[in-house]
Amino acid sequence: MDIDQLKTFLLVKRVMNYSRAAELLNVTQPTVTARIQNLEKELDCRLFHKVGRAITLTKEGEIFSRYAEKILDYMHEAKESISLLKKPHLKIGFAPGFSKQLVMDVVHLFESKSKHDLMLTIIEGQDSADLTNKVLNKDINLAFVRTLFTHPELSARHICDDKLVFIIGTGHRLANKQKITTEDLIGETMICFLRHTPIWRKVDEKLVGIEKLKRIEVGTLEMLKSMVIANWGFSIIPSLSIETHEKSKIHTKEFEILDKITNKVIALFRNDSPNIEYIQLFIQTFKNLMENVNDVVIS
DNA sequence: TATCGATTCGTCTAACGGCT
DNA sequence: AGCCGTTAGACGAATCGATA
Repeated sequence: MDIDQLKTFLLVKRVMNYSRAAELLNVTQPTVTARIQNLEKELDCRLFHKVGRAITLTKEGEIFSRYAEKILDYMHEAKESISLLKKPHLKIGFAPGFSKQLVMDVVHLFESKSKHDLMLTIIEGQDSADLTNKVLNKDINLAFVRTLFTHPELSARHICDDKLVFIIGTGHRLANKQKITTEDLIGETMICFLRHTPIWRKVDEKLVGIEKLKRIEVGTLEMLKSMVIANWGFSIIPSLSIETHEKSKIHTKEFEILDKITNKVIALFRNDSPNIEYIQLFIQTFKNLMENVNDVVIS
């Protein structure tokens, strides 16, 4: 059984005419006959009924056609996968909390360093656990996460520390305070995102005991920042998640409890990952970029 | 490992038979 | 008679196995 036979069978099924199928396949009609006969021999059944000049599909032919289509689909998929191997493809996932500008900057820098014709796919994962699974399942080659879930098949590299920052809108009553204390937050509203993650649990632990602290949980970081900008309340987010254009609308404040919470950026990839040289180059590019960003912040 | 002959497979043309 | 599918025989390319 070969691909030509399957294609011929499906084409005959479509046009219900051997001669027409031969014409479309650019072979002679006996060739079509031979291909169908060989298939019938292989399957030990008739695929077409002949009623006078007309042909109809048998029950066996109907069943087989479903498998023939699947086989051709798989073949197509396999060819695509192999062609992607020839043209290297790097799929990278970022955990929520990296500004779009930062992602674009690192991609831009990487592309300028990468000499080869490389296809890049960038996705945003739900959280670090989701991205770790995606790396394990080979859905992506590289992930930038904030929580490390160790696994014998995975390698991790520390990229940088991404400080958590207290943020507030410019019109909020706390906007003019230089330092924030837990007493300042009595009766305030905190906008939260991804409260199930270990980082947020650590933040919540530090805020236990604050009276009348209200919490609003939102589904996206964009929503969170919009609400902060609209002075709905304060929030605590990784500093790398703030876009450059948002910095005029969002005040960041010193909040001592945040100094005790470490928030790392970690690169995660499979030990047996193909394109390992591109993965390492991307990691190094990200590290270099972060060193420069930190320089700017320190100065 | 390279070469050569035998075998197999796929396709072709031409001829044939069945059906409308 | 014309259309359509099947069969027979021929040919070339690919494959296999033996040998140097």
